[in-house]
Amino acid sequence: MGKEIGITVKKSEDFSEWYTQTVIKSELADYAPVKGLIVLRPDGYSIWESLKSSLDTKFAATGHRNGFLPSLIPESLLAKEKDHFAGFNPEVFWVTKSGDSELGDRLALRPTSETLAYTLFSKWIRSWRDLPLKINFWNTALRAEIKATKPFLRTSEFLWQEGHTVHMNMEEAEKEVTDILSLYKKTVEEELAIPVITGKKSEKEKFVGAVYTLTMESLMPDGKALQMGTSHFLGQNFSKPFDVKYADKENVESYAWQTSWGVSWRLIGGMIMVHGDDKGLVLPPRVAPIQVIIIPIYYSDEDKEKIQKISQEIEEKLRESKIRVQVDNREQLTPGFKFNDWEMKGIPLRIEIGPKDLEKNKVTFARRHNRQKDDQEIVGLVDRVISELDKIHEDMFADAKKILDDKTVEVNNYDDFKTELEKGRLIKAPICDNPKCEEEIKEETSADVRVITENSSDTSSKCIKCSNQSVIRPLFARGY
RNA sequence: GGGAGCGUGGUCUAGCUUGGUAUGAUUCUGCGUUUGGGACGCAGAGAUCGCGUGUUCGAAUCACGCCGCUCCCA
Repeated sequence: MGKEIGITVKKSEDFSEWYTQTVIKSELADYAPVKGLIVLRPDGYSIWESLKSSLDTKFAATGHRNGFLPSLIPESLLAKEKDHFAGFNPEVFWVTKSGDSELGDRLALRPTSETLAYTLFSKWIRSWRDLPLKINFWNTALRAEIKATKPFLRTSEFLWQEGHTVHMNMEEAEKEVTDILSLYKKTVEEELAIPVITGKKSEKEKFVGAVYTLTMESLMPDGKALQMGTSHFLGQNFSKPFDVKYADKENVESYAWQTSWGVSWRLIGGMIMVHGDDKGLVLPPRVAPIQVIIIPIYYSDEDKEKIQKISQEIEEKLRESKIRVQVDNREQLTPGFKFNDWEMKGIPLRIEIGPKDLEKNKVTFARRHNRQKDDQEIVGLVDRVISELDKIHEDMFADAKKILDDKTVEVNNYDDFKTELEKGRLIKAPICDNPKCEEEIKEETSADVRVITENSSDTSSKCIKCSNQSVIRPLFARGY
Protein backbone atom coordinates (compact mmCIF):
# COMPACT_ATOMS: atom_id res chain seq x y z
CA MET A 1 0.00 0.00 0.00
CA GLY A 2 0.98 3.61 -0.25
CA LYS A 3 2.77 3.43 -3.55
CA GLU A 4 -0.15 5.12 -5.31
CA ILE A 5 0.25 8.26 -3.23
CA GLY A 6 3.36 9.49 -5.01
CA ILE A 7 4.31 9.64 -8.66
CA THR A 8 2.93 6.46 -10.22
CA VAL A 9 5.10 6.27 -13.34
CA LYS A 10 8.83 6.20 -13.92
CA LYS A 11 10.49 9.19 -15.55
CA SER A 12 12.27 6.89 -17.98
CA GLU A 13 9.16 4.94 -18.96
CA ASP A 14 6.42 7.52 -19.48
CA PHE A 15 8.07 10.89 -19.49
CA SER A 16 5.01 12.89 -20.44
CA GLU A 17 2.81 11.42 -17.74
CA TRP A 18 5.66 11.70 -15.24
CA TYR A 19 6.02 15.39 -16.03
CA THR A 20 2.33 16.17 -15.61
CA GLN A 21 2.05 14.22 -12.35
CA THR A 22 5.16 15.88 -10.95
CA VAL A 23 3.86 19.36 -11.68
CA ILE A 24 0.44 18.70 -10.19
CA LYS A 25 1.37 16.52 -7.22
CA SER A 26 4.28 18.67 -6.09
CA GLU A 27 1.76 21.51 -6.02
CA LEU A 28 3.71 23.87 -8.27
CA ALA A 29 0.70 24.40 -10.49
CA ASP A 30 -2.76 23.14 -11.31
CA TYR A 31 -4.97 23.19 -14.36
CA ALA A 32 -7.24 26.20 -14.76
CA PRO A 33 -10.87 25.76 -15.88
CA VAL A 34 -9.91 26.93 -19.38
CA LYS A 35 -8.02 24.73 -21.77
CA GLY A 36 -4.36 25.52 -22.08
CA LEU A 37 -4.21 27.68 -18.97
CA ILE A 38 -2.63 26.81 -15.65
CA VAL A 39 -2.71 28.27 -12.17
CA LEU A 40 0.57 28.85 -10.36
CA ARG A 41 0.36 27.76 -6.76
CA PRO A 42 2.52 29.34 -4.05
CA ASP A 43 5.43 26.90 -4.43
CA GLY A 44 5.51 27.48 -8.17
CA TYR A 45 5.15 31.21 -7.82
CA SER A 46 7.89 31.29 -5.23
CA ILE A 47 10.32 29.78 -7.74
CA TRP A 48 9.26 32.38 -10.28
CA GLU A 49 9.81 35.14 -7.71
CA SER A 50 13.33 33.85 -7.06
CA LEU A 51 14.12 33.99 -10.75
CA LYS A 52 12.51 37.39 -11.02
CA SER A 53 14.52 38.81 -8.17
CA SER A 54 17.76 37.38 -9.52
CA LEU A 55 17.08 38.83 -12.96
CA ASP A 56 15.88 42.18 -11.61
CA THR A 57 19.13 42.61 -9.72
CA LYS A 58 21.11 42.01 -12.91
CA PHE A 59 18.83 44.18 -15.04
CA ALA A 60 19.14 47.05 -12.59
CA ALA A 61 22.92 46.72 -12.44
CA THR A 62 23.07 47.14 -16.21
CA GLY A 63 20.84 50.20 -16.29
CA HIS A 64 17.43 48.72 -17.01
CA ARG A 65 14.25 49.85 -15.32
CA ASN A 66 10.89 48.13 -15.00
CA GLY A 67 7.62 49.44 -16.37
CA PHE A 68 4.15 48.13 -17.01
CA LEU A 69 2.10 47.88 -20.18
CA PRO A 70 -1.60 47.26 -20.72
CA SER A 71 -2.60 43.87 -22.09
CA LEU A 72 -4.79 45.06 -24.98
CA ILE A 73 -3.30 46.14 -28.29
CA PRO A 74 -5.37 47.59 -31.14
CA GLU A 75 -5.23 45.59 -34.35
CA SER A 76 -3.99 48.58 -36.34
CA LEU A 77 -0.89 48.74 -34.15
CA LEU A 78 -0.20 45.04 -34.14
CA ALA A 79 -0.42 44.97 -37.92
CA LYS A 80 2.08 47.78 -38.47
CA GLU A 81 5.05 45.46 -39.00
CA LYS A 82 3.94 42.97 -41.63
CA ASP A 83 6.12 39.92 -40.91
CA HIS A 84 5.60 40.32 -37.21
CA PHE A 85 1.82 40.38 -37.62
CA ALA A 86 1.76 37.43 -39.99
CA GLY A 87 3.85 35.44 -37.56
CA PHE A 88 1.67 36.04 -34.53
CA ASN A 89 -1.79 36.39 -36.04
CA PRO A 90 -2.73 32.66 -35.98
CA GLU A 91 -2.42 32.53 -32.22
CA VAL A 92 -3.84 35.89 -31.19
CA PHE A 93 -6.89 36.08 -28.92
CA TRP A 94 -9.09 38.90 -30.12
CA VAL A 95 -11.42 41.04 -28.04
CA THR A 96 -14.24 42.10 -30.31
CA LYS A 97 -16.91 43.32 -27.90
CA SER A 98 -17.40 45.40 -24.83
CA GLY A 99 -20.60 44.23 -23.24
CA ASP A 100 -23.00 43.75 -26.12
CA SER A 101 -21.57 46.37 -28.43
CA GLU A 102 -19.02 45.56 -31.10
CA LEU A 103 -15.69 47.33 -30.89
CA GLY A 104 -14.57 49.39 -33.89
CA ASP A 105 -10.94 48.29 -33.88
CA ARG A 106 -10.45 44.74 -32.63
CA LEU A 107 -8.19 44.48 -29.61
CA ALA A 108 -5.53 41.80 -29.31
CA LEU A 109 -4.62 40.28 -25.98
CA ARG A 110 -0.90 40.91 -26.28
CA PRO A 111 1.04 38.04 -27.77
CA THR A 112 4.13 40.23 -27.25
CA SER A 113 4.50 43.95 -26.78
CA GLU A 114 6.90 45.28 -29.41
CA THR A 115 4.26 47.20 -31.33
CA LEU A 116 2.71 48.72 -28.25
CA ALA A 117 5.99 49.63 -26.57
CA TYR A 118 7.49 51.14 -29.71
CA THR A 119 4.50 53.37 -30.29
CA LEU A 120 5.29 54.84 -26.91
CA PHE A 121 9.01 54.94 -27.57
CA SER A 122 8.50 57.15 -30.60
CA LYS A 123 6.74 59.63 -28.31
CA TRP A 124 9.36 59.47 -25.58
CA ILE A 125 12.49 59.70 -27.68
CA ARG A 126 13.44 63.05 -29.24
CA SER A 127 17.20 63.37 -29.03
CA TRP A 128 20.37 61.39 -28.45
CA ARG A 129 20.14 62.48 -24.82
CA ASP A 130 17.12 60.21 -24.40
CA LEU A 131 19.19 57.17 -25.38
CA PRO A 132 19.84 54.47 -24.59
CA LEU A 133 16.35 53.61 -23.39
CA LYS A 134 16.35 50.34 -21.47
CA ILE A 135 13.05 49.13 -20.11
CA ASN A 136 11.75 45.80 -18.97
CA PHE A 137 8.21 44.54 -18.38
CA TRP A 138 7.14 41.70 -16.12
CA ASN A 139 3.80 40.55 -17.41
CA THR A 140 2.04 37.76 -19.21
CA ALA A 141 1.66 37.08 -22.90
CA LEU A 142 -1.24 35.26 -24.53
CA ARG A 143 -0.80 32.98 -27.48
CA ALA A 144 -3.62 30.56 -28.26
CA GLU A 145 -2.41 27.00 -28.07
CA ILE A 146 -5.17 24.87 -29.52
CA LYS A 147 -3.45 21.54 -29.19
CA ALA A 148 -0.61 19.92 -27.30
CA THR A 149 -0.59 22.08 -24.22
CA LYS A 150 1.72 21.28 -21.34
CA PRO A 151 2.13 23.06 -18.02
CA PHE A 152 4.94 25.67 -18.16
CA LEU A 153 6.09 24.60 -21.63
CA ARG A 154 3.15 25.32 -23.83
CA THR A 155 0.28 27.26 -22.33
CA SER A 156 -1.98 29.88 -23.84
CA GLU A 157 -0.95 32.43 -21.25
CA PHE A 158 2.46 32.52 -19.68
CA LEU A 159 4.42 34.62 -17.23
CA TRP A 160 7.54 36.21 -18.64
CA GLN A 161 9.62 39.32 -18.79
CA GLU A 162 10.16 41.21 -21.99
CA GLY A 163 12.96 43.70 -22.21
CA HIS A 164 13.05 46.41 -24.87
CA THR A 165 15.95 48.71 -25.52
CA VAL A 166 16.68 51.54 -27.95
CA HIS A 167 20.16 52.61 -28.95
CA MET A 168 21.90 55.25 -31.05
CA ASN A 169 23.90 52.85 -33.11
CA MET A 170 24.13 49.29 -34.24
CA GLU A 171 27.22 48.39 -32.21
CA GLU A 172 25.63 49.38 -28.93
CA ALA A 173 22.43 47.49 -29.72
CA GLU A 174 24.33 44.38 -30.70
CA LYS A 175 26.34 44.54 -27.52
CA GLU A 176 23.10 44.72 -25.56
CA VAL A 177 21.76 41.60 -27.27
CA THR A 178 24.93 39.70 -26.40
CA ASP A 179 25.13 41.03 -22.84
CA ILE A 180 21.56 39.99 -22.13
CA LEU A 181 22.14 36.50 -23.43
CA SER A 182 25.10 36.01 -21.11
CA LEU A 183 23.11 37.46 -18.24
CA TYR A 184 20.41 34.87 -18.99
CA LYS A 185 22.92 32.05 -19.21
CA LYS A 186 24.43 33.04 -15.89
CA THR A 187 20.99 33.12 -14.24
CA VAL A 188 19.90 29.76 -15.57
CA GLU A 189 23.16 28.09 -14.63
CA GLU A 190 23.56 29.72 -11.23
CA GLU A 191 19.94 29.61 -10.09
CA LEU A 192 18.46 26.58 -11.82
CA ALA A 193 21.62 24.50 -12.28
CA ILE A 194 20.75 23.95 -15.93
CA PRO A 195 23.59 23.98 -18.46
CA VAL A 196 22.75 25.72 -21.73
CA ILE A 197 24.27 26.13 -25.16
CA THR A 198 24.21 29.63 -26.56
CA GLY A 199 24.38 30.91 -30.08
CA LYS A 200 22.29 32.18 -32.96
CA LYS A 201 18.99 30.98 -34.39
CA SER A 202 18.87 30.20 -38.09
CA GLU A 203 17.08 32.58 -40.47
CA LYS A 204 14.17 30.17 -40.50
CA GLU A 205 13.83 29.95 -36.72
CA LYS A 206 14.53 33.56 -35.74
CA PHE A 207 11.95 35.85 -34.12
CA VAL A 208 9.60 37.25 -36.72
CA GLY A 209 10.67 40.80 -37.41
CA ALA A 210 14.18 40.49 -35.98
CA VAL A 211 17.44 40.86 -37.89
CA TYR A 212 18.75 37.94 -35.89
CA THR A 213 17.95 36.06 -32.70
CA LEU A 214 20.36 34.80 -30.06
CA THR A 215 19.19 31.84 -28.06
CA MET A 216 20.10 29.52 -25.25
CA GLU A 217 19.04 25.92 -25.55
CA SER A 218 19.14 22.92 -23.32
CA LEU A 219 18.39 19.27 -23.88
CA MET A 220 15.63 17.54 -21.96
CA PRO A 221 15.78 13.89 -20.83
CA ASP A 222 13.31 12.83 -23.53
CA GLY A 223 15.73 14.05 -26.18
CA LYS A 224 13.90 17.21 -27.10
CA ALA A 225 15.60 20.59 -26.99
CA LEU A 226 14.06 23.39 -24.96
CA GLN A 227 14.58 27.03 -25.89
CA MET A 228 15.25 28.64 -22.53
CA GLY A 229 15.52 32.27 -23.56
CA THR A 230 16.03 34.53 -26.55
CA SER A 231 17.56 37.91 -27.24
CA HIS A 232 16.67 39.65 -30.49
CA PHE A 233 18.61 42.21 -32.49
CA LEU A 234 15.83 44.13 -34.20
CA GLY A 235 18.05 46.49 -36.17
CA GLN A 236 15.83 49.24 -37.54
CA ASN A 237 13.06 46.88 -38.57
CA PHE A 238 10.70 48.29 -36.00
CA SER A 239 12.08 51.79 -35.57
CA LYS A 240 11.14 52.57 -39.17
CA PRO A 241 7.46 51.56 -39.16
CA PHE A 242 7.03 52.90 -35.61
CA ASP A 243 9.00 56.04 -36.24
CA VAL A 244 11.43 55.64 -33.37
CA LYS A 245 13.82 58.48 -34.29
CA TYR A 246 16.28 60.67 -32.47
CA ALA A 247 18.22 63.82 -33.28
CA ASP A 248 21.97 63.33 -32.96
CA LYS A 249 24.52 65.88 -31.78
CA GLU A 250 24.50 67.57 -35.21
CA ASN A 251 20.70 67.69 -35.01
CA VAL A 252 20.35 65.12 -37.78
CA GLU A 253 17.41 62.77 -37.30
CA SER A 254 18.00 59.05 -37.66
CA TYR A 255 16.20 55.84 -36.89
CA ALA A 256 17.21 54.14 -33.67
CA TRP A 257 18.53 50.60 -33.20
CA GLN A 258 16.53 48.26 -31.06
CA THR A 259 16.59 45.01 -29.14
CA SER A 260 14.04 42.87 -27.37
CA TRP A 261 14.50 39.81 -25.19
CA GLY A 262 12.68 37.53 -22.82
CA VAL A 263 12.54 34.49 -20.62
CA SER A 264 9.38 32.85 -19.38
CA TRP A 265 8.18 30.35 -16.81
CA ARG A 266 9.31 27.77 -19.32
CA LEU A 267 12.47 27.89 -17.28
CA ILE A 268 10.54 26.23 -14.48
CA GLY A 269 9.43 23.51 -16.87
CA GLY A 270 13.05 22.95 -17.88
CA MET A 271 14.10 22.76 -14.26
CA ILE A 272 11.46 20.11 -13.53
CA MET A 273 12.46 17.99 -16.51
CA VAL A 274 16.22 18.24 -16.11
CA HIS A 275 16.44 17.55 -12.38
CA GLY A 276 13.33 15.57 -11.42
CA ASP A 277 13.38 11.83 -10.77
CA ASP A 278 11.03 8.92 -10.09
CA LYS A 279 10.18 10.29 -6.65
CA GLY A 280 9.14 13.65 -8.10
CA LEU A 281 10.62 17.11 -8.05
CA VAL A 282 14.26 17.87 -7.29
CA LEU A 283 14.70 21.57 -6.63
CA PRO A 284 17.95 23.47 -7.12
CA PRO A 285 18.67 25.00 -3.68
CA ARG A 286 18.83 28.63 -4.75
CA VAL A 287 15.25 28.77 -6.01
CA ALA A 288 13.70 26.23 -3.65
CA PRO A 289 10.80 27.79 -1.71
CA ILE A 290 11.97 25.70 1.24
CA GLN A 291 15.66 24.84 1.22
CA VAL A 292 15.81 22.86 4.44
CA ILE A 293 13.03 20.83 6.01
CA ILE A 294 13.49 19.67 9.59
CA ILE A 295 11.75 16.45 10.63
CA PRO A 296 11.54 15.90 14.38
CA ILE A 297 11.29 12.26 15.45
CA TYR A 298 10.28 11.15 18.95
CA TYR A 299 8.72 8.25 20.86
CA SER A 300 7.95 9.68 24.28
CA ASP A 301 6.58 12.96 25.56
CA GLU A 302 9.93 13.58 27.17
CA ASP A 303 11.75 13.18 23.84
CA LYS A 304 9.11 15.14 22.06
CA GLU A 305 9.68 18.20 24.21
CA LYS A 306 13.45 17.99 23.89
CA ILE A 307 13.43 17.40 20.17
CA GLN A 308 10.91 20.07 19.37
CA LYS A 309 12.99 22.52 21.33
CA ILE A 310 16.24 21.72 19.51
CA SER A 311 14.41 21.65 16.16
CA GLN A 312 13.13 25.10 16.79
CA GLU A 313 16.53 26.36 17.86
CA ILE A 314 18.12 25.03 14.71
CA GLU A 315 15.32 26.52 12.62
CA GLU A 316 15.87 29.93 14.18
CA LYS A 317 19.62 29.84 13.66
CA LEU A 318 19.26 28.84 10.03
CA ARG A 319 16.66 31.50 9.48
CA GLU A 320 19.01 34.11 10.92
CA SER A 321 21.44 33.12 8.19
CA LYS A 322 18.74 33.72 5.57
CA ILE A 323 18.14 30.05 4.90
CA ARG A 324 14.57 29.18 3.93
CA VAL A 325 13.78 26.55 6.53
CA GLN A 326 10.72 24.95 8.04
CA VAL A 327 10.05 22.42 10.79
CA ASP A 328 7.47 19.79 9.88
CA ASN A 329 5.49 19.58 13.10
CA ARG A 330 2.47 17.80 11.67
CA GLU A 331 1.55 15.41 14.47
CA GLN A 332 -0.80 13.16 12.57
CA LEU A 333 1.90 11.99 10.15
CA THR A 334 4.76 9.56 10.64
CA PRO A 335 8.33 10.49 9.74
CA GLY A 336 8.27 8.01 6.88
CA PHE A 337 5.33 9.76 5.31
CA LYS A 338 6.98 13.12 5.72
CA PHE A 339 10.19 11.88 4.08
CA ASN A 340 8.30 10.83 1.00
CA ASP A 341 6.14 13.92 0.99
CA TRP A 342 9.04 16.38 1.00
CA GLU A 343 10.97 14.30 -1.46
CA MET A 344 8.09 14.51 -3.91
CA LYS A 345 8.17 18.27 -3.43
CA GLY A 346 11.89 18.33 -4.10
CA ILE A 347 13.21 20.01 -0.94
CA PRO A 348 17.02 19.91 -1.37
CA LEU A 349 18.07 19.17 2.20
CA ARG A 350 16.25 17.34 4.99
CA ILE A 351 17.46 17.39 8.57
CA GLU A 352 16.19 14.52 10.71
CA ILE A 353 16.41 14.99 14.45
CA GLY A 354 15.62 12.05 16.72
CA PRO A 355 16.67 10.55 20.06
CA LYS A 356 19.49 8.53 18.47
CA ASP A 357 20.97 11.67 16.94
CA LEU A 358 20.68 13.72 20.09
CA GLU A 359 22.55 11.10 22.14
CA LYS A 360 25.55 11.84 19.93
CA ASN A 361 24.87 15.59 19.69
CA LYS A 362 24.24 15.09 16.03
CA VAL A 363 21.50 15.36 13.41
CA THR A 364 21.00 13.48 10.15
CA PHE A 365 21.34 15.14 6.74
CA ALA A 366 19.44 13.62 3.83
CA ARG A 367 20.11 15.10 0.43
CA ARG A 368 17.37 15.06 -2.16
CA HIS A 369 19.41 15.01 -5.37
CA ASN A 370 21.50 11.91 -4.63
CA ARG A 371 19.49 10.58 -1.67
CA GLN A 372 22.60 10.33 0.50
CA LYS A 373 22.30 10.43 4.28
CA ASP A 374 24.90 11.05 6.97
CA ASP A 375 25.46 12.33 10.53
CA GLN A 376 26.38 15.92 11.24
CA GLU A 377 27.57 17.52 14.49
CA ILE A 378 25.15 20.10 15.83
CA VAL A 379 28.06 22.39 16.62
CA GLY A 380 28.74 24.52 13.54
CA LEU A 381 25.65 23.26 11.79
CA VAL A 382 24.66 26.52 10.11
CA ASP A 383 27.92 26.82 8.21
CA ARG A 384 27.67 23.24 7.07
CA VAL A 385 24.11 23.71 5.86
CA ILE A 386 25.22 26.71 3.83
CA SER A 387 28.12 24.87 2.22
CA GLU A 388 25.97 21.76 1.72
CA LEU A 389 23.38 23.77 -0.22
CA ASP A 390 26.12 25.17 -2.43
CA LYS A 391 27.54 21.74 -2.97
CA ILE A 392 24.13 20.36 -3.91
CA HIS A 393 23.84 23.09 -6.51
CA GLU A 394 27.27 22.30 -7.92
CA ASP A 395 26.51 18.57 -8.00
CA MET A 396 23.22 19.09 -9.75
CA PHE A 397 24.80 21.34 -12.34
CA ALA A 398 27.70 18.95 -12.92
CA ASP A 399 25.33 15.99 -13.35
CA ALA A 400 23.19 17.88 -15.83
CA LYS A 401 26.26 19.14 -17.67
CA LYS A 402 27.64 15.65 -18.04
CA ILE A 403 24.37 14.40 -19.52
CA LEU A 404 24.23 17.34 -21.93
CA ASP A 405 27.84 16.76 -23.02
CA ASP A 406 27.32 13.02 -23.41
CA LYS A 407 24.23 13.56 -25.49
CA THR A 408 25.82 16.08 -27.83
CA VAL A 409 27.25 14.28 -30.85
CA GLU A 410 28.72 15.10 -34.25
CA VAL A 411 27.67 13.37 -37.45
CA ASN A 412 28.62 13.80 -41.10
CA ASN A 413 25.85 12.08 -43.00
CA TYR A 414 22.09 11.92 -43.05
CA ASP A 415 21.77 8.28 -41.97
CA ASP A 416 23.82 8.81 -38.84
CA PHE A 417 21.86 11.98 -38.28
CA LYS A 418 18.58 10.06 -38.21
CA THR A 419 19.98 7.30 -36.01
CA GLU A 420 21.29 9.75 -33.43
CA LEU A 421 18.06 11.72 -33.55
CA GLU A 422 16.12 8.62 -32.54
CA LYS A 423 18.41 8.29 -29.55
CA GLY A 424 17.40 11.78 -28.45
CA ARG A 425 20.68 13.49 -29.15
CA LEU A 426 21.67 17.06 -29.79
CA ILE A 427 23.39 16.72 -33.13
CA LYS A 428 26.11 18.82 -34.68
CA ALA A 429 25.94 18.34 -38.42
CA PRO A 430 27.18 20.28 -41.44
CA ILE A 431 24.74 21.96 -43.82
CA CYS A 432 25.02 24.23 -46.84
CA ASP A 433 23.55 27.71 -47.19
CA ASN A 434 20.50 26.63 -49.14
CA PRO A 435 17.54 27.22 -46.80
CA LYS A 436 15.70 24.41 -48.56
CA CYS A 437 17.95 21.81 -46.97
CA GLU A 438 17.12 22.98 -43.47
CA GLU A 439 13.45 22.98 -44.38
CA GLU A 440 13.50 19.49 -45.81
CA ILE A 441 15.38 18.11 -42.86
CA LYS A 442 12.68 19.49 -40.62
CA GLU A 443 9.91 18.05 -42.78
CA GLU A 444 11.49 14.63 -42.92
CA THR A 445 12.76 14.28 -39.36
CA SER A 446 10.95 17.07 -37.46
CA ALA A 447 14.34 18.16 -36.18
CA ASP A 448 15.32 21.78 -36.69
CA VAL A 449 18.31 24.00 -36.20
CA ARG A 450 18.26 24.79 -32.50
CA VAL A 451 21.34 26.92 -32.28
CA ILE A 452 24.34 27.97 -34.31
CA THR A 453 27.18 28.21 -31.83
CA GLU A 454 30.18 30.49 -32.17
CA ASN A 455 33.03 29.17 -34.31
CA SER A 456 30.72 26.74 -36.03
CA SER A 457 31.63 27.68 -39.58
CA ASP A 458 32.66 24.61 -41.54
CA THR A 459 33.46 24.88 -45.23
CA SER A 460 35.31 21.62 -45.55
CA SER A 461 32.43 19.17 -45.12
CA LYS A 462 29.42 18.12 -47.14
CA CYS A 463 25.85 19.16 -46.39
CA ILE A 464 24.10 16.14 -44.86
CA LYS A 465 21.09 16.81 -47.06
CA CYS A 466 22.35 17.73 -50.52
CA SER A 467 26.06 16.83 -50.25
CA ASN A 468 27.16 20.21 -51.55
CA GLN A 469 29.88 22.07 -49.74
CA SER A 470 28.83 22.94 -46.18
CA VAL A 471 28.88 26.39 -44.62
CA ILE A 472 28.14 25.81 -40.97
CA ARG A 473 27.78 23.06 -38.43
CA PRO A 474 24.78 23.97 -36.26
CA LEU A 475 23.11 21.92 -33.53
CA PHE A 476 19.96 20.08 -34.49
CA ALA A 477 17.28 18.45 -32.33
CA ARG A 478 13.56 18.03 -32.09
CA GLY A 479 12.19 20.90 -30.10
CA TYR A 480 9.44 21.64 -27.62
C1' G B 1 -3.36 18.81 -39.44
C1' G B 2 -4.34 13.26 -38.07
C1' G B 3 -5.47 9.55 -34.33
C1' A B 4 -6.64 7.33 -29.42
C1' G B 5 -8.60 7.48 -24.60
C1' C B 6 -11.31 9.58 -20.67
C1' G B 7 -15.26 12.53 -17.64
C1' U B 8 -19.03 9.15 -10.94
C1' G B 9 -17.62 12.64 -3.10
C1' G B 10 -11.16 16.66 -2.72
C1' U B 11 -8.35 12.26 -5.26
C1' C B 12 -8.43 7.29 -7.51
C1' U B 13 -12.31 4.07 -8.62
C1' A B 14 -16.86 -0.09 -8.98
C1' G B 15 -21.44 -0.07 -11.26
C1' C B 16 -23.09 0.94 -17.53
C1' U B 17 -23.54 -4.73 -21.80
C1' U B 18 -28.95 -6.74 -19.16
C1' G B 19 -32.41 1.03 -16.49
C1' G B 20 -34.75 0.91 -10.00
C1' U B 21 -30.41 7.98 -7.32
C1' A B 22 -24.32 4.70 -6.14
C1' U B 23 -19.24 0.41 -4.53
C1' G B 24 -14.50 0.44 -2.37
C1' A B 25 -10.04 2.86 -1.13
C1' U B 26 -7.75 7.24 0.00
C1' U B 27 -8.35 12.23 1.74
C1' C B 28 -10.81 15.43 5.35
C1' U B 29 -12.93 16.42 10.81
C1' G B 30 -12.95 14.72 16.14
C1' C B 31 -11.01 11.51 20.07
C1' G B 32 -7.35 7.95 21.56
C1' U B 33 -3.05 5.00 20.69
C1' U B 34 1.30 5.85 17.45
C1' U B 35 6.02 8.13 15.10
C1' G B 36 14.07 6.39 12.48
C1' G B 37 11.21 5.20 5.04
C1' G B 38 4.21 6.10 3.09
C1' A B 39 0.87 3.71 11.31
C1' C B 40 -3.86 2.07 13.53
C1' G B 41 -8.80 1.92 16.10
C1' C B 42 -13.55 4.16 16.78
C1' A B 43 -17.01 7.93 15.29
C1' G B 44 -18.34 11.46 11.54
C1' A B 45 -18.30 14.54 6.91
C1' G B 46 -18.17 14.61 1.78
C1' A B 47 -21.84 13.01 -5.04
C1' U B 48 -27.04 17.95 -8.69
C1' C B 49 -22.86 10.52 -11.67
C1' G B 50 -19.36 16.79 -17.25
C1' C B 51 -23.83 19.62 -19.60
C1' G B 52 -28.45 19.54 -22.44
C1' U B 53 -32.48 17.23 -24.89
C1' G B 54 -35.11 12.78 -25.73
C1' U B 55 -37.09 7.61 -24.59
C1' U B 56 -39.30 5.63 -19.96
C1' C B 57 -43.55 4.96 -14.34
C1' G B 58 -38.23 5.46 -13.42
C1' A B 59 -31.69 7.25 -16.49
C1' A B 60 -24.88 7.12 -13.88
C1' U B 61 -26.79 3.17 -17.12
C1' C B 62 -30.26 3.64 -23.48
C1' A B 63 -30.34 7.52 -27.96
C1' C B 64 -28.91 12.18 -29.99
C1' G B 65 -26.28 16.71 -29.45
C1' C B 66 -22.77 19.69 -26.93
C1' C B 67 -18.68 20.83 -23.59
C1' G B 68 -14.19 19.70 -21.31
C1' C B 69 -9.58 17.10 -20.20
C1' U B 70 -5.35 13.89 -21.23
C1' C B 71 -2.08 11.24 -24.38
C1' C B 72 0.27 9.81 -29.14
C1' C B 73 1.78 10.93 -34.27
C1' A B 74 2.89 14.93 -38.31
